[in-house]
Amino acid sequence: MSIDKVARLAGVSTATVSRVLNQHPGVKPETREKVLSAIALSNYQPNLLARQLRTSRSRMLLVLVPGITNPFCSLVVRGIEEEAELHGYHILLCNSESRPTRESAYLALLSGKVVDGVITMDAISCLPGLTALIGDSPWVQCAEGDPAYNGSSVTIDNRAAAAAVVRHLAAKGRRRIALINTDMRYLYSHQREAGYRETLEGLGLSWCHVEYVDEVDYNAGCAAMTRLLQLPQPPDAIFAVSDVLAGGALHSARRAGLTVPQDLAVMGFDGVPFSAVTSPPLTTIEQPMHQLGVRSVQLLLARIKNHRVAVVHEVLDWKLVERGSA
Amino acid sequence: MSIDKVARLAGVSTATVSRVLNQHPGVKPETREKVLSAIALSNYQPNLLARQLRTSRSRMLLVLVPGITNPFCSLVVRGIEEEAELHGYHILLCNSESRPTRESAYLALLSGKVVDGVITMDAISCLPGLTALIGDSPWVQCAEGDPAYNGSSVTIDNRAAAAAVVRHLAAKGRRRIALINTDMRYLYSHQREAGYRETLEGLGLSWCHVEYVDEVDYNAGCAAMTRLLQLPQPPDAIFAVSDVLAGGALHSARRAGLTVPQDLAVMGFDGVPFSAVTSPPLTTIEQPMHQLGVRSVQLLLARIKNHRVAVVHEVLDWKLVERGSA
DNA sequence: TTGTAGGCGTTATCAA
DNA sequence: TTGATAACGCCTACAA
Repeated sequence: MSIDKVARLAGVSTATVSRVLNQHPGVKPETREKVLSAIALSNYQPNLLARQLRTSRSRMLLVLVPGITNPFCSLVVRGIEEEAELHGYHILLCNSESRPTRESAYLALLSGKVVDGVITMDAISCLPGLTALIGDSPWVQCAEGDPAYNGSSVTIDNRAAAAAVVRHLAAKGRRRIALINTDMRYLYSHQREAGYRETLEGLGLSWCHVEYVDEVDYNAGCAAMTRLLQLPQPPDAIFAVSDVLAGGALHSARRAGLTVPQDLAVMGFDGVPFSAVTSPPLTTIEQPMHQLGVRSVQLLLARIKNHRVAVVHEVLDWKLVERGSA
Repeated sequence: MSIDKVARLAGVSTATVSRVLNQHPGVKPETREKVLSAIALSNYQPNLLARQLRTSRSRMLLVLVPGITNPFCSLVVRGIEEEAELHGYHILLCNSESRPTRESAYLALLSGKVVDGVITMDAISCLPGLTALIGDSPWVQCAEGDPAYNGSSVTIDNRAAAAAVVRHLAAKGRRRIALINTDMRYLYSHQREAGYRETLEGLGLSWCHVEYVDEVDYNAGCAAMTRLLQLPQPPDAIFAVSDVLAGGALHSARRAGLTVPQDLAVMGFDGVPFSAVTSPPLTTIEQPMHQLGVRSVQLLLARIKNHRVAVVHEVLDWKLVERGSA
């Protein structure tokens, strides 16, 4: 069912049908009706590919996510979807698993005009080829803003938030605050660690230990905690750069016979709604996940609509939320 | 950069460039080289929209998922992605949140030729309009196979698996086995409940209680368990239709002072890798999530390639995995 | 082995 | 207010 079959059926030209389809003004109500009923009659569905080709706009956004199972990511994605839907855009979600081959396969859709722009949540810094693939297509880095690249970004101030965590723990009397961090491919890892280290120093706390993990999941948190407990002088507080990691750490600590928060304070980072991930309550930095998604879309659309709009690095607020364990 | 600019640059015709692009045989190696270097030189990126329009195949698959945060879903999606990638297909993931408006928005891409087929993981039965939108486009129902519709399906035998759960619990000496089920919009809810009820009856166990939840998450499991514990005669075993629910139930039970599995046996369903969701080990039905995804894609592609291939309802094996709590 | 030209289904520019 | 018609960028008979 193409547009000219409908045109024939309605006894008008394709141009008129198109005008009705796109609600262009200047169509006599009467013919409009004719067309509309012809459409209904023929069960016509416009071919979006053709439309997109012609208008060179697909109204689709590519979203590259490192891991769909990470609740932080899925919450951001929800924000993205909602805002996109609001503007009549569709989402092409790519769960890259940080695999460059898959990412580049999806990015080909960018240069191939299948999508109008891209939002990445991955650590772009360690994927050298990809930025070339993106070129100067509309691009927003979400929750990971590296000003070295020509994508806009929306993040929180990781450094300040990490500092707040350390200060909060120190204020509770903690003296040996350990950091559980992800490997350093992410920019936020650097930033949070910087905040951690400089605040420790500023407070005159000399005990300092960073334990790295290479997966961001519950198990990794467990394992990291176990290693920390074997230190000659174990920590009396944990700051994990993700709630899932913190959950795992909590688990291990309890298994080892520690009482939380008496023996050990544990703080996370993300603000993922809690019970879905791990049962015990946990004090954490709450990132505005939904808003991260929403703003990403807004920035991206602005750039899509007007390429000459400036690249902007937006910083959203975070909140330290006390959920009763640190 | 269109194909004819490249052609001009290489001093050949567009047809030749196209042939090189698509690795068609019968191009002199020499001209092939010319074209290749012209492509490299001009930084040419084929316009996929145009190609898709011309070949009327987009190599994109739509995947409708009720909730991206559900680990069962994300694991199936991983299988889907992997198999799709293997065949050079891309995934358009729609997190419907069971919202019909969003689903229909995405399904418009089907009739609009933007995707070649669709895999649904949602309860299609309660979304009347949608099946009309799908029409007779290639369609596979994943983990939810309703033969009333013209989509192929790949599932497990929910009834038999539920029966196995009940028999397993009964064999351990449990006499008051409660079922925590989701609301009945899903076909699998019906099937699992049927298996539960008929096995109870077959075994001559008269105690029978179904507790319904309307969300499939940890909290819902907690709440359901709490309600169950208030029964005049509380259960001595729980069968939850999802691992997340079981995790929540376990949590509530422990909070209420019960020891698992001495006081209460708990069984889940799904086989979601465990630690990511909830800490205690749990006996469960393991669904072949990855395989569910893989087979869905295979069935779908078969149908895309040849529309006259029969609709098939495939049933995969499940496994009862004992993880030490029931 | 290569080139010419028509068409995929739209939208948009002109004329009428 | 409407209708021809030329693109959009590609693939593919068919012809050379």
